[in-house]
Amino acid sequence: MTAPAGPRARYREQVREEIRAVALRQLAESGVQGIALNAIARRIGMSGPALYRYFASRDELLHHLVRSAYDDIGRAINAVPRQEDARATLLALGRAYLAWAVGEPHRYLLIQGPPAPGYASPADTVERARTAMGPFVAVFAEGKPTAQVQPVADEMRAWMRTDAAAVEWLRAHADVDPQESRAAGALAGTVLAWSQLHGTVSLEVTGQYTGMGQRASTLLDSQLRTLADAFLLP
Amino acid sequence: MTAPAGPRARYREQVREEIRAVALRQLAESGVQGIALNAIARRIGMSGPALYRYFASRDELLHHLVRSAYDDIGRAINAVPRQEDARATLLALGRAYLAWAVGEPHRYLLIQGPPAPGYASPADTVERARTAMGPFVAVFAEGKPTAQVQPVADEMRAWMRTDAAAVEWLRAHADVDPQESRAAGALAGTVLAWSQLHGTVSLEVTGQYTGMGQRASTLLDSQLRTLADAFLLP
DNA sequence: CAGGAGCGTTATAAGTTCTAACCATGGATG
DNA sequence: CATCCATGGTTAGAACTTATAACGCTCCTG
Repeated sequence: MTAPAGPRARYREQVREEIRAVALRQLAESGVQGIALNAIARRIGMSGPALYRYFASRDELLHHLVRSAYDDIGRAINAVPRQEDARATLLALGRAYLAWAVGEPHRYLLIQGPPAPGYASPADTVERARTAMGPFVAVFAEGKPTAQVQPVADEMRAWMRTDAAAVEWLRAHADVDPQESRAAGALAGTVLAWSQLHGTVSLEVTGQYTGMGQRASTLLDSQLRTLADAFLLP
Repeated sequence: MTAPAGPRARYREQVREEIRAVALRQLAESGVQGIALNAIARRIGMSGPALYRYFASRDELLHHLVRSAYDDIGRAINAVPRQEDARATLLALGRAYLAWAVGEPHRYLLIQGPPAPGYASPADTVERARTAMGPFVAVFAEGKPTAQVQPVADEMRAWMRTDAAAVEWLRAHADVDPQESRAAGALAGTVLAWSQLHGTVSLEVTGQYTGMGQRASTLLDSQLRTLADAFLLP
């Protein structure tokens, strides 16, 4: 899967990797702004247009960085071990999400919206985002939605009826019959959790909490706990 | 307040206004990318560097747009009439927030993070964001926090002790003694609501819900209702 | 061991923001 | 009222950006 053949292709992949690495360093140091082909090329030691042998355009390079960011945060989330009960697991997952974002704020910013000016999110990022959130589906499959969140669950049930991708998402992470109420609840909980996570983490990363002595982790814990209650998690 | 004096200043203000308007149109049509001084100038009918007579830099122009966006969404929120009870008011406020963002997605994106590549959010945006969220403070002042959200309220209490801005924020929108438990609760609820609003609205605006048949308003209602419960709102 | 694919180079085009130098108009002032 | 200079517009140009074109060298491949 990784190495097809030939020293040519091998070298090519090495250079691509180096470009990605340098781009990431530039991103960390100078923001998205810093991902300039000239700057990257200079830092690598070759001049300008050579990069176009490896990436068709700056946007394609950004696209790769976005994908890698999704993969990375997905890995971080999936690496969280199951706790004793679903509540604890939910908290652990949320903290892992937050920790990753705080650890690599620039990369989270790359994800969090339209990263670069004219950059249009490629379609596959949506899918990547969903697989990254997979473990949440498993957690919420262990509970049942209360009346409070029933409308959301209803929409998810409708979604499963009309879109095979929904069922696929569910089955990939939890072993439940799409007909059961737990099924719709699992998806509903995940979407709600995703939204809350994104909200607090995004405000944290963009520095909106600075000066108000508010720890994002406190907010997150509180939110996830109420969410756990809304889904009757053990 | 608006017109100081002189036809000179009058004309100047007109041109500045026209620039802002054209910039907004460009933003809507071509994204942040489209806010290029050349393009704007061309569209106005003057050539290039003339704009620098009116805005010191592109960043300053962006800064103005960000401020106006904050002011606008703040106006939209503050225009929401009080409903019969706090719960209903909270829902109405949330829907107003969502409606504004959906109506002007590009402008919301301008707010939602670091809009342009190297653009550093000016300090006053934080303050503007807070005043925009003011009505929420008033709403949550009508309830008391449950144990669920107590940790958040505790942090807010600590914040009020160390930062006069916190108390000022509270007093500007609700008539409560900072010592009361309702005080910390009001701020805690507002921050929680802000985080949730931003989360769902942001995911909606960036199109993450597309294809999953999920209406952001359903999510929002659900979240705000649970939040109302967590603060024992009538 | 040819031959050419792949890679790196420079030159160049078309953008961007922003500064500099210059000039005309017209409001403010003696 | 006549002057003056602040204000606002112009073009030129510098320092960037992304991206393409045309040109060789090298070294893998058949």
